[in-house]
Amino acid sequence: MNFNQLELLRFLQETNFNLSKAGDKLNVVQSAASRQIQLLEEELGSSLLQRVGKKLVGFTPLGDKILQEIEVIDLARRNIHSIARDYKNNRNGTLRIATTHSQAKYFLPESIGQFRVEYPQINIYMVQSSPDQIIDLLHRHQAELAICTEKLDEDEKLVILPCYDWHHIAIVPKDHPLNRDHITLEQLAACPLLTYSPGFTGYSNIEKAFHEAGLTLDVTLSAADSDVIKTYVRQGLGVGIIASTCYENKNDRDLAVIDLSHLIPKSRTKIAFLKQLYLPGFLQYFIGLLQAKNNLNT
Amino acid sequence: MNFNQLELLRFLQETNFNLSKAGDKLNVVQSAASRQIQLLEEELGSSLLQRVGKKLVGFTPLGDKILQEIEVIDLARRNIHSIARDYKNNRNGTLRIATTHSQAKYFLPESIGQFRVEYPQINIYMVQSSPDQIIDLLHRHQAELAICTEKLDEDEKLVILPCYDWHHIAIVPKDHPLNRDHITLEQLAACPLLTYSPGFTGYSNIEKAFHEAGLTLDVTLSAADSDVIKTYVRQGLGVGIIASTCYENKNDRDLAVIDLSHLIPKSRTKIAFLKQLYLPGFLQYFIGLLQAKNNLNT
DNA sequence: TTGCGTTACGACTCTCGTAAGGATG
DNA sequence: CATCCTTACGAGAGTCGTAACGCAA
Repeated sequence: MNFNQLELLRFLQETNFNLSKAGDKLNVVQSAASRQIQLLEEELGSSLLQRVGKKLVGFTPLGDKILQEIEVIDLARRNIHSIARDYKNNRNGTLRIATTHSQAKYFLPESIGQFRVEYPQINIYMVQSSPDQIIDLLHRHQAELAICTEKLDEDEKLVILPCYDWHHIAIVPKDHPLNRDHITLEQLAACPLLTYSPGFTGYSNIEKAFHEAGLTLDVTLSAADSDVIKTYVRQGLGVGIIASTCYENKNDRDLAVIDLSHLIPKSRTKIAFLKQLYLPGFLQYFIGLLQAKNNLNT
Repeated sequence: MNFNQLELLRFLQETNFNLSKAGDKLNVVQSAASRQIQLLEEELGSSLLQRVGKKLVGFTPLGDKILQEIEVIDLARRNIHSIARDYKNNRNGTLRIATTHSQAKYFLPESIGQFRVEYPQINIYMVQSSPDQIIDLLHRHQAELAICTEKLDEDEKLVILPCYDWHHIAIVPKDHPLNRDHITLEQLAACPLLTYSPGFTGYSNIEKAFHEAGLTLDVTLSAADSDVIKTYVRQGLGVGIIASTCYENKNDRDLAVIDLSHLIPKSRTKIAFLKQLYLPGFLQYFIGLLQAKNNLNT
């Protein structure tokens, strides 16, 4: 048994059990991959892969169980390299942040700016994705850190830290009739609404508020990011509901802000990473920066 | 990086950083071991071992951190083999039980008898040891299961299950003046006492009972096992305090039993194993047997 | 001198890549 | 006939063991 054999199994799963592609990922040709799988199966005395004819179609139950252990090994191995790099006090490295447009554009820039002052040589990758996929990116080691509002709960393989709380606002053109204080949910529901797609940036809280008030949430236009919503609000399509953090004083002066904190429950954006992941110094520092900005009043 | 290099680090620790002996454990000569260590250090870019001259004397802080990850990898690798063996439904395998004399002789025989009926081909090793060492045996993969009364608490790497509760009894020759019902701790303390060595079989509870009553526990003779204690009680050296489970009706009829359950708190014997350890079918079965015998009334 | 770690070098094992073969849709 | 996996075989990389060396108790 060696690391490559185990990694091959991981790659097989990722490639839908295509031996050529899995081999590619390991930088070996198909035949080499084939033999390594055979050797491993021989060593363990049972087949790990379901075959239909010669084609590989999935894991056997045994293979499935073993894959779980392989993932433990894989993470530990990554950690070893990570620890070694950290101890060399190399201030270079890679920070991959899986997050949504909203966070990437409105919340993170300040923290990342501060971070670059301290660690100018770290390569930062913003991996933008939908909240569903963000968690998957962590599990698949495509990102070290996830910053996200929705879908970040009850994953026992993740550490989840609160980051900051915020509430929703409505945005309308200045001359819109809704532009005044203390509106009600009914008044809001009567307007054509523009907001986030389900699963994004506190959508579930908007839905919950409407549902509990016995109203139907009828969204005229939904989008994954606030900028798209703003654009259509400017075109007069209706009332936009976005995160308060996504309103920019300097650029959005033409839009009026209507507070909705009394209508829609606050949302909490969280930080997540794999529980067993070794956190290099720079990562701990970055997490510290994010949390320092918090306004949590639990 | 490969498994042997990582294992070598583990072996170095076990051999007090003697490269020849560590190499032996891997079945390679010293020079090969030396080179593999160098290759690993080169790959990671830092030294993992403290050297005085050429002699290895310990890990660097980096090496120490990495060793923790290596232990994760090591266990996962054992699990892979263990899972594979389990799935072949090979009813052979090895069950190593780390326990004390008391458990091995008086509690376990029945369970092991039942176990052998179901799994006649499993090799059972009883690894007898002091409670301190028993836990160490688990960590060092010298035993899968520990059965023990003392010292089994608050180890976050262990799963600890209650097994059974029992209380202490006093044993005396039939004609001993203490041989009657409802004795007090003071009466007991006035006699020469023979009981377990500190750390064995509920000793801490005996100590606690005496201490709370303001009495000094003055042990005339202490031993690690009940049989030694019985022997000296028979010679008239004094009053023996042993676990109730260690009194055998058929062999110990010459000794009178004095109940102490009102004087000394009950003791709980527990089962322990490594948290991340894969439990093959036979091991789960054996644990089930042990727990089926329980008399727990929490 | 013995014990321990490192270095040098030839032998061997293991794994790879090329290429050919067989199965499947 | 294109795709995918397996098998055969020679080339090359990697690891090992022997042996010689350096160093310290």
